[in-house]
Amino acid sequence: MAAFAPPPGTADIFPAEAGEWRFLENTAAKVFASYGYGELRTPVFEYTEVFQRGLGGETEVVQKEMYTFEDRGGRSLTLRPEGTAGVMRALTNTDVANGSEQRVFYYGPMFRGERPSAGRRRQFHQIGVENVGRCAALIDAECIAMLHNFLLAAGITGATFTINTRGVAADRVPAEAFLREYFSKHIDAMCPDCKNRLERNIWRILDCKQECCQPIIDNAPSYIDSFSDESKSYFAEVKAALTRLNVPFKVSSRLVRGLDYYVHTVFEVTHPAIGEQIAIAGGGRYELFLPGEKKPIPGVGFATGVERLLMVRDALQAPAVSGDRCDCCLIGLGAAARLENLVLADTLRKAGKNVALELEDRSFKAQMRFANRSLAPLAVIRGESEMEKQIAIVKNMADGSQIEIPEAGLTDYLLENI
RNA sequence: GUGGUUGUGGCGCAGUUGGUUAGCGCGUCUGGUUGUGGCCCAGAAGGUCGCCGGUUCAAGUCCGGUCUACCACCCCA
Repeated sequence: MAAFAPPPGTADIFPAEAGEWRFLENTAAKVFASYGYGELRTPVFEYTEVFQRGLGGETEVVQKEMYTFEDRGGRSLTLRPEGTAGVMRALTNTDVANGSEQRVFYYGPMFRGERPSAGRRRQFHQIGVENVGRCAALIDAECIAMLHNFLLAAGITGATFTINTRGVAADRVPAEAFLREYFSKHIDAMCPDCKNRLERNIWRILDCKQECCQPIIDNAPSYIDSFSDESKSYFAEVKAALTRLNVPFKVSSRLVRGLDYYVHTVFEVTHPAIGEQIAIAGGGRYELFLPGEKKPIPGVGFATGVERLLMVRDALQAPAVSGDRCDCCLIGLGAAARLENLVLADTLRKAGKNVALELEDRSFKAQMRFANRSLAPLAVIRGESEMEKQIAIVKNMADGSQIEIPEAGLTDYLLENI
């Protein structure tokens, strides 16, 4: 049993559950299409440098969570830990660098060598979008509104949207100095992680969850005041547009996010049903460096965690997605009847009907049980005597009534009645 | 990666201070109805008690290790 379990942090998704997954994919594709987004499928592995340069060598993800290996040609490849870098790599093959706009979404597995826990897998799945090639506050707002609409369409109500601005790269140098000056004065009272962050990545202090650090962070002066006027008005425009679009949001200067490529707008979505520490979606505006490109490429996008969305749907007791129901179940006694049933099933299936039938030699009772479990409204019964008389019995499984149908008209009868 | 909890047929569980053939419910299969499902009844199949080692006359029960899963942290979707 243990020997046949999937590797740590991975899971088999069985049919009963996979219907929910498909529902989310289909919903996403439909909503995103209404905003002009088309699907882009990229490889699940890329050259390692795509992520190293794209995400920034300092990020935790790049430093210790990537599944990196060497292929037979000695190339260093990495299983994608997120979707944006690969999408951007693919889009460099378009004229996006010349200012054309690309709107794409993607869906698929991502890989991170983390310790599994609630809502965290080593292979997990994201549905994400990227709007690439343009930089405008209204695009950011549209993107966030699209996420909002997707969640509603996916049956997820009551999500909390938190937004913030990271300014532009030039804003961050003075802001970092500003923060460093403040936190250095209080660092003795802060947690060991924050002592580290003071040197390594001062922004991460802002989302520290340790008790002892809270009052100090809360009282920190607003670094956003030190941002350029341009950054501040960009952010103001995003907020105004979201308000007009009726997307409820709150602003938190403590939202910084972990990937280095973000600029301007960043956002995260959580849901009270599963707790604030698990983000169901996150994203923002970015400038991404890619191998072979001199200039960073601008874009805005987000990713949602499928497993996490399902956790929320579960917690909300969202109505189950109806599976593909069986239209008709064929019951056959004897080799000749079974073969005829297989042929009939083939015809019905080509006509788009869902048909269940037992092809092994099993007892009548067993086949009736099977028909019952299949939830098919109709059962077609053929045994030796029916074969001889060239008829079939069609049984209504709900009330138990049954009628005889001549074999010649059976297919038409079924096509009309199921 | 660090910490806590965990592990018994497909699923959910019981198993008393170590004691002899490891049980129960659900599910599956077969039969009760030589060809009529759901309800009921009877029977059957299915387990090296996660794995390795140790203590003991004796280990599912105790000890050590290991792996897995769950949860928290780091971080992120």
